Amino acid sequence: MALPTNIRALVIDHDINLLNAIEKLCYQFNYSVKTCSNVSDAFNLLLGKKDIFDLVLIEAKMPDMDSYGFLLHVTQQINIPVIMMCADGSTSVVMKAIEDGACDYWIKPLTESLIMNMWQHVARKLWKENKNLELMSEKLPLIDQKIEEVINTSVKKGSVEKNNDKLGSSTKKKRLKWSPELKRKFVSAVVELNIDKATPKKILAMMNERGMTRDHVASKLQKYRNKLKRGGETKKQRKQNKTAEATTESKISNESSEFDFEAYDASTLHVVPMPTNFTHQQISNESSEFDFEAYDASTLHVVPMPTNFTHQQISNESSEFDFEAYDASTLHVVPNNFMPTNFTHQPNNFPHQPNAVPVKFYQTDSEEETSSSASINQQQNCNGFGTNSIINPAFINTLDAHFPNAQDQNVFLAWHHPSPDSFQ
DNA sequence: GGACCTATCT
DNA sequence: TAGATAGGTC
Repeated sequence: MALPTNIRALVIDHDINLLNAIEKLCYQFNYSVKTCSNVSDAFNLLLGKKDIFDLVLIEAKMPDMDSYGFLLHVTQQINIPVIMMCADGSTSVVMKAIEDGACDYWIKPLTESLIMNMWQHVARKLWKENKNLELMSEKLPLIDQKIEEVINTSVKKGSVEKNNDKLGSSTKKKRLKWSPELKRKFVSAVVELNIDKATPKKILAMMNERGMTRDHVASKLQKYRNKLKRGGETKKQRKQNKTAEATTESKISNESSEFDFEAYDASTLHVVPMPTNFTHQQISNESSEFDFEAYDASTLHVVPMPTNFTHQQISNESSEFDFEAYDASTLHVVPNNFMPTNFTHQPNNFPHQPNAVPVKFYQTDSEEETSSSASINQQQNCNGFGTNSIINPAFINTLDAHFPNAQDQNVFLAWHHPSPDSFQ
């Protein structure tokens, strides 16, 4: 006999919605499942075939045929465990089902845990018969793994909302909470696959996250792609930016940017909208000709900062991405609180560096002292800047001229890590 | 019928 | 807003 790889269930109910819900859950728990909306179809399925199902789940009150007659036939003739289910939980009804051979009686609305533990009836039967040990050994590890997954996701990690949905009354799926760790794994997978080749199924496989489904990943991927298209900006941010542009003198540019990240054209020192294909950026260690590097959103690979982009700014609103950085060696997202010191571009309201002092960014081609509020020495204290940094006084002057209140407004600022005595 | 994508809902 | 869901296409 060929050994099946998991529990095969036959589910019979006139309620199509319930059938669909049970079917989904069965897939989730690695059960193979066949559904029937009437008893006669189920009968035909079973006729002459003894080994195609390990378990039958049937509604006690089916309109087309007597469920109890079916129960007797299946338990006595085919010897498959049968679970009866019904909204009627009166003692007499339950007793009749058990007397007629049902291995269990489920009172509707059903719960996920009932479906999850369905395997136990199969296991009990096999143990009772003390045979098919190979079959058991093959089924049980799979089931155990699935159950562990459910427990891990719904209880241990709290990443899945409490299981309180009742089948038969509501078929709503539980809502998945994307924890920072899940997000990190998601982005890592996307990065590894490349954004243009990353599909929900592949991402799901790479994440190997217990309790997570393709639908979850697909939904997340859609949001993630939308975010990349917008350059990481939220609606609120866009609205705020537009308001700010309209009301303040420090207009960033004529062409109002729809991006979180803005850049300067080095030749004109004018702000230009950041191309959509640049998302996260970081200061390179030293390998690059440029101080700045960016991520190409299409590949999520680090690319040298184009020469005409001298620096960028991250919006001052928190977003999913504002508080994340990429480890340049692995391209993995680094949790906020582990933000490496060589990431200088961070949101203006970055909360994990209470002592950080905002300083202006600038770039130059001489090593002269400048009139800027930050000296070369101070600049060296800015992570990512070194003695080789290029300083362009014209740029600073431009900044000062155009943005006299820059520091107040926290625009065009980076974070200077604490060395307070070196910073006036 | 599954995988994927987009639009829409909650 | 984040996540779920519906519906269309391949």
